[in-house]
Amino acid sequence: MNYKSILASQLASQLEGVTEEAIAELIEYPPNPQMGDLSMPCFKLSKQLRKAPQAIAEELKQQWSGHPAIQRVEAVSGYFNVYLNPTHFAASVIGEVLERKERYGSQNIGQGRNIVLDFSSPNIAKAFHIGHLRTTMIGNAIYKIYEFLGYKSVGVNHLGDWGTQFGKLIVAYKLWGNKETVEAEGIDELQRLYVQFHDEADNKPELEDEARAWFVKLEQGDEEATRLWKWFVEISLKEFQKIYDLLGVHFDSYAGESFYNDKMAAVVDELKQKNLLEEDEGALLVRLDDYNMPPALMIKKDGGTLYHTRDVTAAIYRKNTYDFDKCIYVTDAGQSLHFKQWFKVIELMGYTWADQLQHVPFGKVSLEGAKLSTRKGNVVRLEELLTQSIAKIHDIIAEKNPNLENKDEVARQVGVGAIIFNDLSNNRIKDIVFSWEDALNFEGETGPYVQYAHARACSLLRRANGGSDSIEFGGTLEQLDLSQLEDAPTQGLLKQLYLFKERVEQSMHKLEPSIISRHLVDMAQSFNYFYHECPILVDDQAIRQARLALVKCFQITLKNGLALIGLEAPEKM
RNA sequence: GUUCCAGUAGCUCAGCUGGAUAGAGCAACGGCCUUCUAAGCCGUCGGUCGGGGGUUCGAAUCCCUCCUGGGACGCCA
Repeated sequence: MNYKSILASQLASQLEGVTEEAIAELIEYPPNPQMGDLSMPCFKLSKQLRKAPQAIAEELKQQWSGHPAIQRVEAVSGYFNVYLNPTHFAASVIGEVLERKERYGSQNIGQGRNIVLDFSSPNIAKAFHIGHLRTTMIGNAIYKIYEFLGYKSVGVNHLGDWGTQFGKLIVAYKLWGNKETVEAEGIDELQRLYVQFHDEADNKPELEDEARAWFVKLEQGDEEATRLWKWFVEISLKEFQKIYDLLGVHFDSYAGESFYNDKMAAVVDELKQKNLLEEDEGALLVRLDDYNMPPALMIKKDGGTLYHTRDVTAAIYRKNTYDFDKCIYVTDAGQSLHFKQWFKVIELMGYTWADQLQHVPFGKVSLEGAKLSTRKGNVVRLEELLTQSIAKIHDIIAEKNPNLENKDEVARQVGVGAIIFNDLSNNRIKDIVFSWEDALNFEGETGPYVQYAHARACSLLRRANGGSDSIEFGGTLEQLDLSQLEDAPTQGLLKQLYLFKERVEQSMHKLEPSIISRHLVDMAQSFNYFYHECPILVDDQAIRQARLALVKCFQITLKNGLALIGLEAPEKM
């Protein structure tokens, strides 16, 4: 049931020359319940109707013919305020949630169209640190939100698996490394070798030449170079996979930079054919002066390709492979210009789908003021953060709920959830200064707070089911006496459940998972208030069943929302 | 220098396609467990919405300008 549409269509019939769509645009949710559940400010209509806003609101009220969903209407200083029929509202929300269950809040906006999402994309042979968390979790949330709204998401992990650093790594490994240590210590050892290379190369510049030579060998398909490179990739992926499993993140493709090696020449030819390339100081570039941007460098003076080349190639490949409706890149905001540039190149190449490419930027993560730097050891490894978070949750469980079964499982769900939620609770564009204290603070607007509300709801449902493990709700809408749900705390909770659908849609349009995170907090707050004010497991069966139904609806909706941002919903904690 | 982004309570942030008294959380202080999980709830304290102009019936929100902080700006990604 969409109350905005109901109101808009009713008002459109009362207002001459004003369309239903125009009215729907005006309708808003008043800041507090005393002003009603829906409201239409009449100020903008004032000019067109050549009447004072107060008069318009008053006339609307006088001519109001009534609607079963609406209890009463008021005209207050230019606002037309609408008070919904609380029982009707409860029936509508509870009916829809109970019917749609894990699909509540979903819609078929996408109609099966494809969305390609490029996110996470860590570099091979480098530690997965907290700087990678944002792209990974924002990308994952957007992936799930699109799926929920009827699209087919394709998650692409565009691995940093190519480049001159592999020449260095091969040299370092052959000089100082050995198979056993790399097998045992994985990325840590590879990173150590890489750092050692740079230290030694300061005194022995010939090492750089060797590294270049090895990278050329790799590019030419040399057997040994390829074997080592593949091994480094494999070792790294194994470690990344452990983190992805912990975070619950899945990719449909791991086609990284190396995947496009043999595909770029054709694109460069195409650029030449379309007369877009210009030579400058030995390099080939696309001039973008007309668009107020610096040129996009496509070929270095040594003939090598650049990331513009690779991104353009990858976009064309993806369009051909997935026929995407949109291709979204989740990277830090520092790369905004780069994306603007090569999106323009795609457009200049004549591809009409250039406007389907979209960069989703996010703010940078720094460490107590200092910039994250692998070389300086100024990083927090994600695995360590997750481990510490889980350990702290373990302590809290030992203190608050020592008899909980499968503590390990719950500690993992809540510990990981806390980190993810924290990462997704602010607007993505905001910069984040990482601090252990903030990251491991689980009070207030946090993942554990939301999960705790879910566990409480589950507890009520279990008790209602005679203390079994079932959190099902047996009743049907027809059996419920919904007039029991008219009080303010209850209506407040219903309203939050109703808004969930709009919030999900909004988060897709703005590519902003934090809209969902914040709404989950709102829902949990409303639930806690309701829980405190309205005893649920009472003797009066009419009240008990009606409230239990609402608890079930809250549990379903909250779980759906948590899933969208990548959090699990433990039933006990 | 050019350009992009941010600036809201002591701290971290919502609100920004203009609407009714600017909202949360943290911190501080004070209450609430003989009743459904106190990882919770309620209350108090706290704001020239960076400054100044402008548009408007109405501006935290839109425009201009200045200040502060950060990023990007041809051969890394």
